[in-house]
Amino acid sequence: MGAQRSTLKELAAELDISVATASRALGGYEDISAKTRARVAQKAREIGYVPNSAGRMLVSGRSDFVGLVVPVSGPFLVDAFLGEFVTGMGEQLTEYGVDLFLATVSGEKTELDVLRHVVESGRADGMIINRIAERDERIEFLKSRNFPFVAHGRLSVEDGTMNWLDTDGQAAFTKAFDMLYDLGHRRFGFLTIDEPMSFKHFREKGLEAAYSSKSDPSLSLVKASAKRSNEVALREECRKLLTSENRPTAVLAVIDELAIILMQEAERLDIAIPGDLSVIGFDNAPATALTPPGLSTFDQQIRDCARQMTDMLMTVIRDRPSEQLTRLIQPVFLGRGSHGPAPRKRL
Amino acid sequence: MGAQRSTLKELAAELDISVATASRALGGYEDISAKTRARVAQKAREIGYVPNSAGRMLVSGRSDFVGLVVPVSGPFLVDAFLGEFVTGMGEQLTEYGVDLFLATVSGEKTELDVLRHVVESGRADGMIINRIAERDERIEFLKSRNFPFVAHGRLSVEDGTMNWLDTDGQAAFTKAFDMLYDLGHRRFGFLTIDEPMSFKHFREKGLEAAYSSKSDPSLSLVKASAKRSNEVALREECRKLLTSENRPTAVLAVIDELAIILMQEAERLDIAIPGDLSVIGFDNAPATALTPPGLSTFDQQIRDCARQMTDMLMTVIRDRPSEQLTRLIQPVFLGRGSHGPAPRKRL
DNA sequence: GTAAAAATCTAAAACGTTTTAGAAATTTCC
DNA sequence: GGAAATTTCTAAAACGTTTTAGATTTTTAC
Repeated sequence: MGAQRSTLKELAAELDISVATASRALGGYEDISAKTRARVAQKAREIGYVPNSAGRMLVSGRSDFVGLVVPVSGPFLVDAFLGEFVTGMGEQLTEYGVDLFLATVSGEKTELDVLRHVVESGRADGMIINRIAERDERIEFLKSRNFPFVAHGRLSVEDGTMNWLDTDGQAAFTKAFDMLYDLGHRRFGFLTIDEPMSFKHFREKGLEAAYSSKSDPSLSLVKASAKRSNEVALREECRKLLTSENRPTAVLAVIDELAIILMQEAERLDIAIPGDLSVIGFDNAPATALTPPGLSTFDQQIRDCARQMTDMLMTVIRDRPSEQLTRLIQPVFLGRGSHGPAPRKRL
Repeated sequence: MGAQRSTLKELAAELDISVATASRALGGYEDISAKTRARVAQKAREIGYVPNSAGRMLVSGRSDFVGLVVPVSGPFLVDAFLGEFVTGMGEQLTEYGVDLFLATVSGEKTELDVLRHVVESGRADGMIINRIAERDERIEFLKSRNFPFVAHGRLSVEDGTMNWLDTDGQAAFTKAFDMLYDLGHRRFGFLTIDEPMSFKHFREKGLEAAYSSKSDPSLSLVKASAKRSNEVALREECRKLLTSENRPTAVLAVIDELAIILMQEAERLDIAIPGDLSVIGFDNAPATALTPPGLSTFDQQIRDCARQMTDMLMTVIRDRPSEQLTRLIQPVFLGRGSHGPAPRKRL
């Protein structure tokens, strides 16, 4: 290893005191005189003493790491928000003097294998999990182990026992629908994915709530969906939507990725955005600003969410609160160029 | 904490053997009979025994973590390749049974503070550092502590004592220049940053080597640069380049970011790409594919680099090789729409 | 059947820390 | 000046593992 690291024993020996005294002095305990505390602190600085984390961990039972399990990723797809997320977590974790254990899923391992490792190795005191599925085995597992965690996203059926932070996709989609309605749109499309992620549930719910609240006979809503992982099918669905009789003049996409594919297909079909078609997405993915004319979408405020989740997690770890912790974050609408007034004349 | 974790002592007690035997059995030592080894393994599985990592760490002196210090990031800028990089590292680390300690820089802390923490806490056995500067204090520090590390990038002046993996920007820029030359371009521009990063040195060197190798009197090369962090200045430089007398017909940008700004400014000035101007960048940043007509660039193969660096790092940690480890990776050219034949007539 | 060799197991120490229970030193009180 | 109270310090145990040096058991060789 590097230069020999100094130990508490050495530090104590230098000052001719016991290790217990040295330990308690550094711990700031009142039963060590202020003078001794100062001497110890001084000497510690002098010899560059840093407590060995293994020794500390062994006796305290804590690791002072928290885990983040990076969502499964195929050979090409990596979560676009990972950077933002870990930055937010990192920022907040420094406040607590806790480090980040980043566990990735790869090879033969399933996400649950990785989770199990983090929990069972004792190398983390708690963790954050992302991308909650409608029925999520990770949650069952963590609960069964009574392992502190906070979920980014909640279950479609709230069970009141899980700590979560979620973006209010429901409110956002209600808002988006109303906005488009006010712009004169009456024929709506909704583009979603087939995967059982819980967020799509809420977003659809928000849209439907807004839709049903209007009693307008001219109103229509058509849904299209495909597997997110199946780009061919997604494009096909988009084309179908865009070439259908009475095709929608406004489409809401459950995630930006779908909105962008729709915009690309619209361009191929010579459908002008926002002239002939308005599109609104969700996520503020990096590509949204760059795809002309710029996708109107909702920003998830990922970094801030990550910070808040970190606070929640540390509370769970340290205080073991008996009540459930939850937070609903309002996403911020970013009006770019992809939405506008409904086309005047019948297409 | 979660369910009480079982210890080696318990495991041994269950089988009525000593902890030493249990430990050595699980370690696969030959001086424990095959029969006993099997019994121990069986029982371990049965009671879900997982070695406590603190105990192990304390006695072995290893943490079985490696660190990655995430490059400094302002409030908006996060390394676009972080996701790819950690995915690659994670994939390879599972091969070694080692975990990833992700250390981020934030708040008051400097990058060196973070490095110091990772090294001195003993919470990592080695680390990878990114974005090497021309003179990099992190390297001095790690060397002075004799702490195992591999750098992503090398120093402009090779000193033969540091382990590194780098993308061969020099070869790439020579290749790019030659390609454009063969397409008829004679008036070249080079767009670079003022920050003292080592990669820009090599890329410029590659360009200059190619440039000087031609003895063509009509050849010209003009350079422009600004601080990467100063977008206003960057745009200004681009405009100057594009509106100069005898402006270049081909511009090489040291990083995609600059190329994209150039393309945006070109569009404003009604300079057609690739008709009037060819642009080639470097990095294959996410935005490159989306900025029409698509930026021709070099892909760094980040994930694969990360994997290779992980292998190198593990070698350094475990074998402490006396010779320097180095690897030069050839980036892959991605011809998209931003480059083409030189315009025929004088502009 | 016994001595030597080989195979198998184990007690104890070590890693570096924190905490507990109590010892030693100092101060206070009358 | 001595007992009591308070302040200050410390020895020892504990956390869970691996390794070392050696003990015990089994096998081999004659």
